[in-house]
Order: sequence, then structure tokens, then C-alpha cells
Amino acid sequence: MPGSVPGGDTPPHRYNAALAAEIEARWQARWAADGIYETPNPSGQLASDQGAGGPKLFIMDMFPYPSGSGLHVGHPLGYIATDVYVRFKRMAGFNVLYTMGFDAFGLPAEEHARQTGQHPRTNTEANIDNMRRQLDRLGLGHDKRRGVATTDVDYYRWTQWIFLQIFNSWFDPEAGRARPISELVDQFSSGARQAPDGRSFHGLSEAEQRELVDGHRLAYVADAPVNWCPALGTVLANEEVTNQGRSERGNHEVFKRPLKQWMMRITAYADRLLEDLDRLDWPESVKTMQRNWIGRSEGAFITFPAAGSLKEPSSDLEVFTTRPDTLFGTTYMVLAPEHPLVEVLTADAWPSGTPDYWTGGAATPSEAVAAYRARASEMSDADRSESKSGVFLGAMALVPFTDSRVPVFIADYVLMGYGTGAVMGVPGEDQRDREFAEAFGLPVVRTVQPPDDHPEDLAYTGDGPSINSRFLDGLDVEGSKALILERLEEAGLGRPTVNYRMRDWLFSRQRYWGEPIPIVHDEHGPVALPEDQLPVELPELVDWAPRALARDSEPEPPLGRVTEWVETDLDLGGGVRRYRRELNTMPQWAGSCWYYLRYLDPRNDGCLVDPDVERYWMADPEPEGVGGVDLYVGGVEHAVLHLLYARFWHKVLYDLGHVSGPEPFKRLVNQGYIQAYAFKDGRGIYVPADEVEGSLQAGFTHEGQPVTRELGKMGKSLKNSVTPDDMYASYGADTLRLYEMFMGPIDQDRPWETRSVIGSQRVLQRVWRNILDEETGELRVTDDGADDELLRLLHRTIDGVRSDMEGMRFNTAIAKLTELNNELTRRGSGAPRQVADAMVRMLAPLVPHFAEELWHLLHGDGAASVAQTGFPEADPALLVTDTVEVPVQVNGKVRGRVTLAADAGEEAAVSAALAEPNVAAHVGGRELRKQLYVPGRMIALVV
RNA sequence: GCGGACGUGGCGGAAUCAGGCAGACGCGCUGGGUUUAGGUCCCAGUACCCACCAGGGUGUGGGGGUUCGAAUCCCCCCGUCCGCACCA
Repeated sequence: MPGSVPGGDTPPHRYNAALAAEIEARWQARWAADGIYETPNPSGQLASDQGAGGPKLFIMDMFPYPSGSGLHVGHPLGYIATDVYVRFKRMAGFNVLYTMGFDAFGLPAEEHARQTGQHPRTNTEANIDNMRRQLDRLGLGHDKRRGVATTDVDYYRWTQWIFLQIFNSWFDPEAGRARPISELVDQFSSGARQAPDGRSFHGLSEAEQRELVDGHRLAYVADAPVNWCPALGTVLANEEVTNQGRSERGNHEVFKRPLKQWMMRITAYADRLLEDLDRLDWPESVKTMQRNWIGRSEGAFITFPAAGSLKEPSSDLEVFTTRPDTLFGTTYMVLAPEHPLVEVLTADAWPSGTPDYWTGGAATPSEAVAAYRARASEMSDADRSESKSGVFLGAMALVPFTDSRVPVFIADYVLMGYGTGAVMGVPGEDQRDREFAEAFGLPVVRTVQPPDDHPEDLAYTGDGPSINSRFLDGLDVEGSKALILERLEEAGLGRPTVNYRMRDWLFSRQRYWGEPIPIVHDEHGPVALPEDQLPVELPELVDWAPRALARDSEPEPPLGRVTEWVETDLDLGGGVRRYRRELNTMPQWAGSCWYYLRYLDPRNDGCLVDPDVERYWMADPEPEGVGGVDLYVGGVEHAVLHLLYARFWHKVLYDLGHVSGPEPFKRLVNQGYIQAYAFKDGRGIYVPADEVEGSLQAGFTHEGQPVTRELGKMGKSLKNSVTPDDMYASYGADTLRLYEMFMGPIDQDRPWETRSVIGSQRVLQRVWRNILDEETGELRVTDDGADDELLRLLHRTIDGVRSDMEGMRFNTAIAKLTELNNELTRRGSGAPRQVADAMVRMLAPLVPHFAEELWHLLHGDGAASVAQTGFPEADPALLVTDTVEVPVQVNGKVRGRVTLAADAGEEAAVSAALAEPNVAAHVGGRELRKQLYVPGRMIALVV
């Protein structure tokens, strides 16, 4: 334990873990008592008598889930970074809103409840307390009054309120935005908008009217195939299912199951979610992930009349394609195995001449289809991609504008969830179709002339003149697309369309520990509760007994067990009636979709946020700006889910006039992960990393046995966690903060090395010693002014640290401060007061307790907090120098340095360079072919 | 396969935005000092090779190019990490 040796000869006033602990506790208590991190609102309950000074800034971390297992040193990395930045900005004169809440609904608390019988709220609150304790020790400058937990009834009341806003809205495609559902009802009612089948709205029954209107809502109930995860006892959003078809949480099996579920119409916002990405200051990787997730592609729907072996003559096939120009290269069609037309199209018997390998060896098409479907449902997605498979339906389809009849197959390379679940097979122009055609002996017709060097056996996807395409021949891809679409539209057989990979957001969960959905049901469907009946509080639920979570079980919302709660008598307008409550709860993402808004006005019980307060913090100063949180820091794992859902909700609230800008998060930074070495023994079992001995050269051992080293995520499973509590005990919170910020750029992953932490403590010890005598505790600062050289170094440091802090390059800011302090150390005497003063203020954002202690030693106990002083400003006059030392290159190699007047011209610079002996030796009297002087940077000579 | 990011000492990283002294700062390591000892703390050295020094040569994954000058800009290749992945 460095610095904590008892009874040694450690000087009594050395800065070590014990002293740090005392300083940190003392200042944290004082800061809390003085409320120095409380940020005023412009009006309302959190306004200040002094008013809100300086330009506003809203800085946020992604709020954590209060896990029961505690923190490791990787967790606070982002929090420390935002805290340093916030403190810097406050000292630079900004009114900064900075706080933290908890995303506290979720599965783990409910699982814990099932195991222990303890109410999830008890467990959740205990976890929050523990996490607060660990985080408070870091000295983060949060405005504690503003922290919220999504599980607070006063909070989820507003989550439910937002749900009602969404439920009570529809997306008007002409206006391109959400509007109140009442305006849609008015349109139907007045006849301005026709019901789809041309009937008058007033001619519809109540049930029909409700169904029509409900079908337009942004939150709606749909009977759709959903991801049912029996092991978790709930359905999951597409976003929560991995590519392997398993649950992201826990890696459990997930099954497709048709169910009535709440959906959110996020697809209506697909284009706006895509377009506005261009206006955000976000990492390019995150924008790319969102673009890929939305998956916009322009193409066309084309109708292929079914031909032959028809049970129903009208069962035409509609496909989606991005390449309508290749229509005449269609030599077959494929439906997804689950496609609803499969039953209709499947022939009674194989047409004569059907090859055996088209039948899957079955006696009839129906048997082949049944067998293929059964096989496909058992195969994992990974197995599927191995090779192309499928079976013939015995049916044919007609290619538009031709007499060409092509066979119809089902195959699992066509997905029901994308486009129409049916494709036209064009093996000449699509490599997947090519592979299928080869497997099934289907003809290949090229419709675009490939270049001469294009391999014969590959599809050609590039541009070129159309061939074998009738009236398209000779046109390029672009021209062919335009003409074929024109002809298809004339013929009523096709139209341009935009297709998205993104689907609507599946919003309901069969869980207890989530926000109740504020809906009741009557015989016609869902009815919104009026706002004055919010919150709908979670009923107490005592029955935590686990249910059988068998593979073939049905989703069962736990709230259904609270029978006296389920049935409720309400007067929603037409007198008291009996309603049945909605039993599903919201997904964990709901609470995190809008918490940044509640930070602004956490105690307001009249609205979710006061409009005046919202505008102050969220409106963009630039007229073209998107507004929102000025800086949002969090892990890249939320690139799609949380950040997409929050943007969607924010846009709905924007359309309805509740917020002032279209985007919630103007600037996003992803902090890197802290990795740690993990060690495996000979059996491949991880051993506790802190018990391993040895080195890379000598080899690593655990209890005498050799172990192998690898780098991985810090955590329990790799037995390589290091906790902040360990670091507080060994070094103190300020050293931990300094080390984490010094390790590297904020957005980069980096390996944790406990043995390196000592370096950051040494830096602080040396600063301490330059200001204070370790033996006596007396100040060592001198009242002599700093000499010119030191003063210039100080101001260069201020200039550099300021711009590094501004750019969140804390590692280089720390390096510059270390250099300044090393210079003081080199000089040996005490630091001149003005230098000590500036250095302490520059350190204050990084090591707030340490700096506060020194600040008060320098200025007396009655002084204001260093956090409330200004950040030092560089004197421009001290940044320019009279003379500069410039390297001299001869033929591209540095051969010497000369000192020049700062304003020296090229001739003076070159003659000074030639006078330098080593330069002269390399020039060797030869004639200069070229000379140039980049003022202050470089003299280059060419001979 | 497609898309993105990246590649610098034994290690983390700096210089990359704007081409201009590569290796700031820290860890580790080596030597020395303090200390009864270990640890702590302090001082010096530390890219590689040659050299007593002065100095010279090589060097930023590899190859090529632009330039007086390239870690930085351009092209090709190799490698690592991340995301997507039969999306019609």
C-alpha cells in the first residue's frame, strides 16, 4: 500500500491516500452544505435570486442502471470526463446543468425479486443507494436536486403522459409530422378525408370508427409475429434480438409468435430520423449504424400475375426490387417460406417434367412445402447461409409485358420481414439469385451488358446499357429504371416506392417492473385514460413464484394476477362503466427516452417541463441548429436502441409543440472502454487477476502454475475487476480521476494498469511539495514575481491547457501541467505565488478536492471555492517571443539549430544558418540550389 | 462479403486537425542518492545501431508517389478492432 505505511518516516504533511481521504471527505461535505454545484433555472422552482449567469450549457452522461454488483474502475470513466469538462466550463463562465439519475426499471430487479420474494422497489432502492455512495466518493459536481429515477412515481407519471401524447397522435404524411388524433377525427367527420372503402365516416359503426382511427395512431395494438422469449417470460423488440436469433440479454432462445402487442410507429419518422443525422455532431460510426438500421432503399413494387395451377385467379404476386430495370431478366420467383400466398399458390400436383431436385423428394407440392417449412424453422440463421435451398410450389407467374411464365419457389434466402417477402429472381444481375439459379438449373439472362473482363459465372451489378430488355435496350440503368417504372405505372403493374429495413417498435413487455401503460380496454379496444388519472401506479404484487417458462408457453403479463386491479370502474365520459386495464408494461427504453427533459425541471407537477425552462436549456442559439443537450457522453452500445428511440420520442414531442427543437442530443461522444488483463490456467478457467504473479518476460503464474494472459472487458466473468473503492483506499479519488483522464483520449479503449496509477499520485505529490513543506505544512510559495522565462512557460501552459480542455484532450492537458510543475521542481525553491495560484486553478477541474485544499491554503479559509473562480487566461503578449530557435535542414535532414529574432526575414535566417558550423560543414561550400524559411518553424537549404 | 476506425519505443500514449526538430507526459527498466532494511521519496539515463567525444546512420505495419521536407497528404498491399451481413 504505497503511502500508507504506518509508523514509517513519511513526512507528516505528505500528500498520500490517508491525507487525500481526509481532504476529500471534508470538501465534499462543505460543497454539499454550500450547494455550490446547484445550477439555477431562469424561472420556476429552481430559479435563483442572483439569476442564471453566463451562457447556458447542458452536459449529460448516459444514466446508469443501478446494478447490484457494484462498480469497477471502467464505469466512471465517462462520468469523470464530463465532470472535468463541466468544471472547466463553469470556471470559464458558463451556467452548466450537470446531474445524474438512474434508469431503474428492468429485468435484474425483477429476477432478484423472484428469487428472494423481496419487492423489486426495495432491491432497486438499495442498489441506487450503494451506487450513489460509490459515485459520490469521486466528487462529481452534480446538481443533486435534479437527479431522478425512472421508477419514481412522480417520474413515470410523465412517462405515461408522453405515452398518451403518442397514442393520441397520428402521422400526417402530407405535413410530414405528427398531429393530434382529434384533427384526424375532424377530417373524417367533416368528409375532408374519406374512409378507405369510400364509405362515410358517419355510416360506420362505433367499432368500425374506432378501428379506423386506432389504425392511424402512433401507438397502436397490432397482431403481428413477435419475438417471444420464454426464458425471459417476455416478448422483445427486434433491436433486442441478436443476429443469431437469441436474446441480447442472457442469450436465450427466441421464437416468432403472432401476438397482440403495442407498437410505436417509428417507421413514420424513418426519413426524418435519417435526414437529421446530417445535422448532428455525432461520431460517424454511430451515424452509420443508425443509417444501416433504418436501411432506406429506393425501389419499386412490381406485380406479377400468377399463371397456371391457380386456386384463386386473383392471387397476384407483388415483389419489392431496387432494380426494376432488370425485370426482363426474371427467370423465376421466390417467396419467403412464411408468405401468406404460399397456401394459395401451392399446386395439387407436380406439373409434368418437374425435376426431382425441385420437389425436395416429396410426392406433392403441399408435402414439399410443409417439409421445407419445418426444416427451415429448425435451422439457425448461420446454417441457412451455408447454401441456397428451396422448393418449387408447382405454380407459375407471368413476367409483365411478356408471355414468359416463370416457376415460383419458396426459399429461406427470402425474408418475410423485408419488402413484400417475395422477390423476382434475376440471376444475371444479382449474385444471390445467381447462386439459387445454379442450384436449381434455372436459366440466366443478362439485362445489362457487362464489361469484357467481367467473369461469365458472376452476376453483374454495375452500370451499362440494357440488353435483352425490349424497349429498354440501349438505355443505362438510370434511364431504364425511369422508363420501366413509367410503363409499369401505365399498366397498373408497379410503382416506385421507398422501403425501410427498420420496423415499427414493439413496445409492450410481459413484465411487472416497468411503467404501466395508461390504457384501459372496452369491447371495441383500447381507451386512453385522461391525464388527470395519471399516474397509473404499479399495484403491489406479492406472488413472485416463478412460472413455468417452457418453450411452448404463452406470454402472461404478471399484472394479470392482480385481479382486483385488472377490472376497474371508471367514468370516462359516458357514465361509470367497467373497463379492463392494460396488463403489459413499457420496455426499459421508455424511461430513458426523455429523462434529459426532466432534469431541467424535476419537481414540476404541472407539466413534464416548464416551456420557459425547456427553451432556456434546449433551444439552439443558432437559427439552423437542432438544439438539445450540448454534450452527451456514453457507451457506443447504445448507438441504435436508446439513441434512436429517444430521437423518435423527441420528434413527436417537437411536432406536438412540447419541446423547442427537433433533436434531443446535439453532440455525442462515445467514451472508450477500460479493458483489463485476464488470466487463464491450464484448464482454460479464469483465475483471479490480482493473485497472478510474474511478468511478460518471465511468464505469469497463479499459485505456482503457469497461466496465459489476454486482454478483455473488465468484469466478474473474467475475474479481472478493479474497484474504485480499492483505488480510493490506496490513492484517493483525485489520483484515480487524474489517472483515468491521463490514460489516453476519451474515446479510445485502453488497458487498465494498476501499477501505473502511482505515477499520477507522484505528480500530485510534486505539486503539493512545490507549494507546501511536507515536514512543517508551511506554505513554500514566494511573493517574488516569476522571472520572465517562467512567466512565459506559465502562459504557454495556460494557453495549451485551455485549448486541450476545450477539446476534451485531458491527457495532454495533464502532460502540460506536469511539465510546468516539473520546471518548478527543477528550480528547487518554492513556487512564485502567481504561478502556484494559476496552476491550482488549472488543476481544479481534474482534481477538485486537491485543488480546493491548496486554494484555501493559499487564500485563507474564508475564500470562495476554487470552482467559483475563473479559469486562468493567457496573456497574448507572453505567448510571443523575441527570439526563436529554429532547426536547419540541409537536403531534408536536420543539421543544426540557430536562434533568430522572431521577426527575422529569410535572408537573415539563411545567413545565420550558414554560420552554424555543422550546417556549414554539410553545405560544404556548395552553391545553394534552394533556400526557404518558414518563420519560426524551419530553415530548409538544398545544395 | 460490405461499411467504418486504426497501426508510432518494453507498455499507455504525444506530435496527425493546418506537412516543418518524431517519441511530450507517465509507467516500466538501468544506475546513483536518502533509509537499519524493504517500500516511499529524490536525481540521472532510457527508440535502435556505430562512436571516447564531436557526430553519423537507421527508424512511425510494408511498398510506391507528391514535396526542399511526409508519422501527417495520395495510391496499392498487410494486419488489428468495431458495426452490418442472403435487406432483393
